[in-house]
Amino acid sequence: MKARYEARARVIKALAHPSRLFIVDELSRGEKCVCELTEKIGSDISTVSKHLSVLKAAGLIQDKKCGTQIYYRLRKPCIMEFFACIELVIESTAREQLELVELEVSDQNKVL
Amino acid sequence: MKARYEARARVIKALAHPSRLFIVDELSRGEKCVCELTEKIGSDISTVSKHLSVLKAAGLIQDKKCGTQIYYRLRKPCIMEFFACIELVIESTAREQLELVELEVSDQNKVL
DNA sequence: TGGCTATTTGGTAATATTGCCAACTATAAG
DNA sequence: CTTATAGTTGGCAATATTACCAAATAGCCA
Repeated sequence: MKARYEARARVIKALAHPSRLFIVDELSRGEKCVCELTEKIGSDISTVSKHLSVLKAAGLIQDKKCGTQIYYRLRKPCIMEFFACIELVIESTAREQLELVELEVSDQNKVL
Repeated sequence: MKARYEARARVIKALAHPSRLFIVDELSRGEKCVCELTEKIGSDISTVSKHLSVLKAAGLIQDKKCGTQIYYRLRKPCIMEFFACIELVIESTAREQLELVELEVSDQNKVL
């Protein structure tokens, strides 16, 4: 049973980086080569290449050689549905924090 | 735009650990206190407490004090749907690896 | 109050991740 | 063959994560 959580963690860890999330988002709209992604991300090409290899090792993307270029694409587009839930978490957390701040302010007003 | 990917990465990073995935799975079946989770996980209670604080900071879980115990629960159960897709990625990757190995074996048989 | 249980926090050593540079491989074109 | 382009790999320093122990905090009960 523990092995299952480790396997899941490996895949999720591969997603847990802003550049890699950007890559996944880009690939969800069609395949792209390393140079295209590198230009959009703005990091060194070797950095982008390593991010791609992390995603590939996790089974999230696959590549296809085309002459001198290598095109990557998403292997399971269902990943994208997940981001809607992540956004929900982010939004509701932000809303809650706001309420906490507002509560503090109104408490302070009572004291004054 | 970059900030959005960073925010997503923070939440996903909070999920990217076997023990924390286990915790999320447990909490999906109802709230649990730290001691219950600690017993199931088998790590030091301080370790479990820190995992819980990571999940809480990410907005994934929330706590409720009940006497001397603290009960945690999932804030957005939609997270669970995501794991089905992760399992799909894991399974299809495993299947692909198997095919690769089988291919290698049959190639070797041709050579012999 | 003092002790008991549940939990968090601080400190720290081991380990993992990240990003860049430089060097390397592979393919295409002249 | 030489050069240029696309991409990967090795190495390394900076940074982050992890897990444990020890100490602190909080609520309950005698």
